[in-house]
Amino acid sequence: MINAINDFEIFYQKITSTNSRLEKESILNDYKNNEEVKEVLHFLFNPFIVTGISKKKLTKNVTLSVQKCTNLHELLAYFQMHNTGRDEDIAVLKQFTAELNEAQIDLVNSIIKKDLTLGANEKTLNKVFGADFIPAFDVMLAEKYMENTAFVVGKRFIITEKFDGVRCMLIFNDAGEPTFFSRAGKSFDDMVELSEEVRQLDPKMVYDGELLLGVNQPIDSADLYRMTVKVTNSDGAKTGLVYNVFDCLPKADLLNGGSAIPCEKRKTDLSRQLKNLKLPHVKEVPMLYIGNDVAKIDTICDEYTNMGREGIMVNIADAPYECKRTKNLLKVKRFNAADVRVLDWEEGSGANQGKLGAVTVEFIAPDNKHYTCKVGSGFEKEEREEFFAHPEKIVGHIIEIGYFELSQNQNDDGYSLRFPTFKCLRDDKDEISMH
DNA sequence: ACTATGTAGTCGGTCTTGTGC
DNA sequence: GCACAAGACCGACTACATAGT
Repeated sequence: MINAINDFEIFYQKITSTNSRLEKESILNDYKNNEEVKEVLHFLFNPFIVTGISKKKLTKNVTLSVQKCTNLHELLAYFQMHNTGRDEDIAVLKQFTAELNEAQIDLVNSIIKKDLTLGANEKTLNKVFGADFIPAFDVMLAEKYMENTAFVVGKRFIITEKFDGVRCMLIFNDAGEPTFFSRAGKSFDDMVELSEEVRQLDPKMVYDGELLLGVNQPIDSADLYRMTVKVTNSDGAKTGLVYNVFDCLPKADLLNGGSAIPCEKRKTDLSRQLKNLKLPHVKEVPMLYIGNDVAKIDTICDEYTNMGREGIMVNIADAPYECKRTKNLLKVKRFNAADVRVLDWEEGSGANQGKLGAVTVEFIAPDNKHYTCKVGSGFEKEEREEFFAHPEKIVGHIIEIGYFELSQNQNDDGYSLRFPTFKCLRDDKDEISMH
């Protein structure tokens, strides 16, 4: 029973003993034929395996059960069958680890929590063990325009609206049956109107776009996003969704990792096809501008931001479809800044253990009332260490933060902030404000 | 020697679902 | 019925090793 754990423990010590990525690859290569270690790695990094156990569940006191798993393999199998986080399942885990030493308990718990860090991930594992070791699903993602303005100069580009919805890729199987996939590769099922309508599309192509709830009257982009996620992330029949398609490419190309067909041709062909079909729930994301006048980027972005839209996308016209984050696709959104007061702080986890994780801040909303939210992104390592050692250097102080927009949830009429990030201390100020 | 790119690992809000009281 | 935890969706960000020039 202990053998597989010992084996994995030795592997874990080896892989975490170096920071070199090349060395990690070579260590993984040594384990190419070790099916027991590979089984654990597959369990850890396959996103389709969830266990229902994370941080808090493990702190629960449960009465131990009868022994259900006598080895690691059985334990992993158990949690693939029972993944809803019942007390009974916690008990099975605690029973299993009862006889292990402390280091092994931590290791097994981290495996079940799926938060073990190796400095190697799905990408490196697939590089060493083969592309289908961990199921991967990669779509084209955008870099930020503001950090790459020079990249666009002199190039022909296409501007489209950035939709604040849920990313969705449509793929037909060999029998011509459509499946809608999320950005993470999970399928959206029961797409009532859409799965019928898309049968009129070309099953040899895959379509890439954004799901948004269809609404009759204009609605605030943040509200529309929430309403959309409500539908896409719920079980059961999904109705009222509009598929806003911005790209398409041959399925064969996607399976090969991308398409050399230039963006402008892909979009033009797509536009022609959708205009002919006139499907009520499948719509083209229109091209707002084609050319090389970079001044258009700011003016069109402002125009759409002022209409309450999320922003715009800049597509390099002759660029291929790439299944990764790329400068050939750039997003332009306007962020806001605020001066807020730090009320409290908390320790981080993982690499941030013994460092600052996040601060709770107070901000002033348009109704002139004060609300709080947490800010945990944007700190440098040194800042996390400094503020952890000396919380008084940030608690009570004014900090400047960035945020995308005010947000509201369905349970109360308060406000929070979407995508809050730390910018800097503002000890020159003593008042909170939004600007 | 320097920059760009790729990979890994933190952090946020809001929603649904399953569990247990 | 309610509160809580986990797991989705949207991301934001920094750190570091290595590839590229």
